[in-house]
Amino acid sequence: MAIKKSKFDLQCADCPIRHRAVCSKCEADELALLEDMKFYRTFEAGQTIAWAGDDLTFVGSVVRGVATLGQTLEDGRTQMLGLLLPSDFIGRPWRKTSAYDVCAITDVTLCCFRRKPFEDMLVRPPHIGERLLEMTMDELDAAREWMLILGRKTAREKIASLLTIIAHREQAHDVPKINAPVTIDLPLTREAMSDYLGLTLETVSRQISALKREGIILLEGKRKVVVPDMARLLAQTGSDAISHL
Amino acid sequence: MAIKKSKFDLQCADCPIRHRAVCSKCEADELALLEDMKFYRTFEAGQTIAWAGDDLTFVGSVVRGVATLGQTLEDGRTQMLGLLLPSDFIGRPWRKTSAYDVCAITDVTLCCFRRKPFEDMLVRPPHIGERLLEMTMDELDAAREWMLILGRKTAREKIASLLTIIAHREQAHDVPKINAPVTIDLPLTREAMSDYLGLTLETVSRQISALKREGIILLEGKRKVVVPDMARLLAQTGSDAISHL
DNA sequence: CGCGAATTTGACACCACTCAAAGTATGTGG
DNA sequence: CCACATACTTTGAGTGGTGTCAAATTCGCG
Repeated sequence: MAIKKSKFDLQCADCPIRHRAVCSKCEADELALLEDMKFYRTFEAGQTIAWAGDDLTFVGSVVRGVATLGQTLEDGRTQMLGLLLPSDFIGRPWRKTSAYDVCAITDVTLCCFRRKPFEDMLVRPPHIGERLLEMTMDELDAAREWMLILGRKTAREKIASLLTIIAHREQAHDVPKINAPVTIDLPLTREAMSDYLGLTLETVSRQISALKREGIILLEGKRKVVVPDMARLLAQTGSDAISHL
Repeated sequence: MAIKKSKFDLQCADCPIRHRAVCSKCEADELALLEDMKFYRTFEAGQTIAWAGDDLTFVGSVVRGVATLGQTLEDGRTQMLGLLLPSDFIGRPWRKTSAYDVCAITDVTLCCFRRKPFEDMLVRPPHIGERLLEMTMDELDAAREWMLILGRKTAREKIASLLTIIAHREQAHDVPKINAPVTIDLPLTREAMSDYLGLTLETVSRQISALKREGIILLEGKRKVVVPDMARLLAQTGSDAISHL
């Protein structure tokens, strides 16, 4: 029995999203744990729930209302990356900050869980599920980064972003020297790149030629790219930084 | 001790992706279970591992090589939706068919798990993790559907796709009559729609006006859309069907 | 060396963007 | 209740970026 109740308090059993939200498969014992760690928060239409990069001290479910997940390029172009309807989940376990702008577009009520106890519920064996969850969330972040590229970037920015992403994936375990020349081994044909970026292969070819003409990249054969100055390439991506660096 | 070994057999302890793949957090007992249900398969460069809609009798990890995840529109336009590198996971628990085209772009070795025993490892309590995994995978599917829209569809197709998606989300629990008139309550402004679809708000407005002129939709106020014949709207989406119907 | 595939380059068209202005709701204060 | 302000939407005119179609060139490999 709760000692104090705010006007938004609600027993899980009476919750309108009980059968669809993250708690929908929980049995009585788990539900009791959640009941203890939960609290409600409300936001007015138009309010920002979190900016990208902000600390997000909770995770939780949308109980009522609609919110959006979005990201903004340095010059102000924005792309919506998700629509959060009742029962959808907000936040990511084990990550302290929000990767996205979260905005309430109608009045919104959230059922929030304090991060730490919620995470503790996830780390019990079998660990395979825990790891699969983590990997799926990484995939989701990658897909959303990709959405921003597909929706809002120019052909040149798309090419620069792709080169940057591949460069950093290859160099993941090397010393991260941003001022040293970098060699990128392209595993993709021009056509595969065009498929990746939502362009035609001719446009891909033209943009690569243009970057070469301007000395931002050098080609060694068709499948190797040398970047003499990674900062100059980064300046062509349209983003201040690539998120998963 | 395994009774028979193929040339691809490998002890988990010696596996090159042991520390990054889905099994990376497993302890000895879980690893022993996986060892029992796993088998290796190889694919040559260029081979298709699965077409969208095919039965996929396993889930598993990429051990070696690079594969792509993609989808194709009815007229042949394609969009890549994911790049699968060593340690990445293929397939989705509890789903029998592949939602995407999976292609090997280099020679690929997969460590496959039989679906059923793998799923059984995921369904133990706490169920909150299980449900969160399921929801995250739904989000990932939605993000990838969105990627196809952003990367390869025209403005008109984007609008038609958005209306279709919202219509079916709203009617999720109603009778799925495809021939009856449908009313869609748009929760989004023109600007929000443009953010969603990677368009400008002017283009959104023009396309909606065009669809109205042609009688494919009717407007009731600015925020309500009536679709007299859903089949005609579907014909404008560029897809044979919207996947999550 | 010679073939086929991949890539580059060119010319042109068109879709979607930009800038601008007019029209339409919605709500506020007099 | 009306006048006005504000936000949203629609429409127009003109431009530019990217797609389309076509041809030339280079690369990779037997």
